[in-house]
Amino acid sequence: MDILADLNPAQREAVEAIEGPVLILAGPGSGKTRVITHRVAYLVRVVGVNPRRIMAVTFTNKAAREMEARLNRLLSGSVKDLTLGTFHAICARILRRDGQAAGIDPRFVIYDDDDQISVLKKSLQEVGLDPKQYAPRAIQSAISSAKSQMITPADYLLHGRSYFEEVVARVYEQYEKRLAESSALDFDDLLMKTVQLFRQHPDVLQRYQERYLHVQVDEFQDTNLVQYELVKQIAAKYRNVCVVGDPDQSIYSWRSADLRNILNFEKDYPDAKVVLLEQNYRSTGKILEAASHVIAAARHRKPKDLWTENEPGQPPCVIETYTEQEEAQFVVGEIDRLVSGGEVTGGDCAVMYRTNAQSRVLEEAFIRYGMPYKLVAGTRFYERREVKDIIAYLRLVQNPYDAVSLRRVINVPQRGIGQRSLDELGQWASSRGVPEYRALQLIAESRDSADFPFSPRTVKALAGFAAMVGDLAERRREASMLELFDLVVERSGYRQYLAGLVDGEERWENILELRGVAQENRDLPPGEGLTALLEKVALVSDVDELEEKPDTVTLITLHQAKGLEFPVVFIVGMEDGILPHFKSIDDPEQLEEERRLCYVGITRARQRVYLVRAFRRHLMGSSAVNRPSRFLQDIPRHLVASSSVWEGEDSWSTPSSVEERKAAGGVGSAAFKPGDHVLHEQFGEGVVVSYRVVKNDAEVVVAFDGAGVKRLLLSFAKIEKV
DNA sequence: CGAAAGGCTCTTTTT
DNA sequence: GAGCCTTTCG
Repeated sequence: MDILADLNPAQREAVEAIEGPVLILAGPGSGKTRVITHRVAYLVRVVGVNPRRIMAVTFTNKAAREMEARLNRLLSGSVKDLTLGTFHAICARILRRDGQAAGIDPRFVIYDDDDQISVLKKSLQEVGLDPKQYAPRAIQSAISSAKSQMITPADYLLHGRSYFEEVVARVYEQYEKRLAESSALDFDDLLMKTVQLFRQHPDVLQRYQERYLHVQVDEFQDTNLVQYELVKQIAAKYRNVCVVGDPDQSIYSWRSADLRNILNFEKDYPDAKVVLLEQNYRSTGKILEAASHVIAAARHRKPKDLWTENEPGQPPCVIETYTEQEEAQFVVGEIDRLVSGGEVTGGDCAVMYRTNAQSRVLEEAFIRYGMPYKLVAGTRFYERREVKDIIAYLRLVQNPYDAVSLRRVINVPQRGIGQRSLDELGQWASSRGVPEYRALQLIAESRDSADFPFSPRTVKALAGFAAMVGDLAERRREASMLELFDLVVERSGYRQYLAGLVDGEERWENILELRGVAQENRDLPPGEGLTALLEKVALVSDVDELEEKPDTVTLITLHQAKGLEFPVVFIVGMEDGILPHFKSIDDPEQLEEERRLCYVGITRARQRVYLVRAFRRHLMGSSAVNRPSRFLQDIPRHLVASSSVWEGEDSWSTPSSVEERKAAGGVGSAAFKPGDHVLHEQFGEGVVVSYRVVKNDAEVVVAFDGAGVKRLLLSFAKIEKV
């Protein structure tokens, strides 16, 4: 099989450019996944590179799995030696192996968001601040952003400007202490500590540099500075680094993704070869055109011309409904119509939304209709209480110093250790400067209960818990994964505890399901299986769990939809305040990101797109009237089929508020309608794309025959109707 | 100490 | 509207 066959010239160029730095700018649907897998296959099969010497970073575990599957087909052989996975997973592996040099306990546990919050709350108290006054979430995000730029607490203290930043600096420092004490790393640590390890230990770095002859990174537009640094470090020796991305699809800046990475790439690697993939194989012509208009209206953007040989297809549909219930009803009804027309199956359809909260009404409609669906964030299996509890026990077995897990399960099932005792324990431990687990051990070892601020009964309970954890941790080294699992469930008393609960049976099922996941690691040596299980559990994402079911409609956030494609896509909540989200509307940068998000959504579609909005919608209890999304107005009218489900007539792009009607009146006869032909003294002839009232003026977007699409203010622009 | 009830806040996106 | 926290009572 010829690896280069069925690739277009640009794709082929991207695959064959194996020497030196390469930047592939790949528009949506341009065969990016093909290119990156074929590139690896080419390296192995044609160039003869040992898979061991290739690192391929993907954005999700799912993408990694898919790539592995494709490679298996292309190479009809083992690609096991390839380093393939997300940044986080790859870094966890590196730290587990080599982190000790930088003082990292190889038995570290990974703290997720919730764990972080609980450490932060505690840290806030410890530095004498009130968690109610300083939102732990805000501090978490500040710390995460700091870590993404490799800013340490000490740096932060130096550079802190505002009072809030000073607060963050103090909490950050304490937070780091607590993490260290628990032998825990948060998500950002996985990346940052790896970079630090490499900086402090050139010998370790060198081993990785020697090994990785080729480094490849997907979704490069969504990498942050640490990730960039990491790639730079590892690829420094051979400089065979290939990054693939699309600035127009950058939607994770809130997670510290930094578009400068793409821009700096050409600066850091002046000899970089740049390949543009502009032919779209995914969407029909009209969908692509509509999407292009949405993104073309972005303010800061390198223009890029996407084109396709696909059929023009059906125009995107813009639909208005009265409420979000009707919106959901429309979606379900329309899917039903398409499916019974034999055109598509339910599995071909996806419903995308800006916020998770929007999924509920949709779910209700699907349930009422009896139409099967899957909610991507809905499984959230690892977030169920009982599952988290057992994981907490397992984490303690891995690492008894994990204070968050200790606190979580010390009294589940109840052991008579209440809040008061826990507070005392915390204080006693920190007064002695020891981790809480160590404190428990000391309490257990001591004969004289008068040394502690606890009742004899509490002392007994605490000591009992410490003994149990200690015993289980002892077994880690020799017991198999499943033995360990069963031991935990028994010894903790969790099984009996569930047996006594009304919904105990259902929860027990979940434990068994978790046991099934653990079973996948049963062939690993003792200890390693547990480590692998915990790592997997910590680093899965919701999309990773997305499975293909032929008749089930996918309900998914726009963010999660990145990288996926569906024949039929519904984007709901096309309203100002939802998409773009109201939190982003005032900040031009964030607004641009919302636009890109919209673009990502539309470009997921192969055959059909529906852009749906509700006139009235419940938000936080009360009901609000929202205007149509401003992004709708960037799509030329002639490209869409629009209809209003609730009035029989569409009011799209007509001014809706009183002020606007007034303003529109003020502009008077100069008003333009989409579709009007106009003449501009400089740009020549064109067609009005949209007309929108802004403050005391109006903004007209015109597609000129020669000069392209321009955005003009009516008061300045010299245009007239022809 | 634990369960139940009431009151509070805040709502974006997630590896 | 929900989840989280606090309060209250047993």
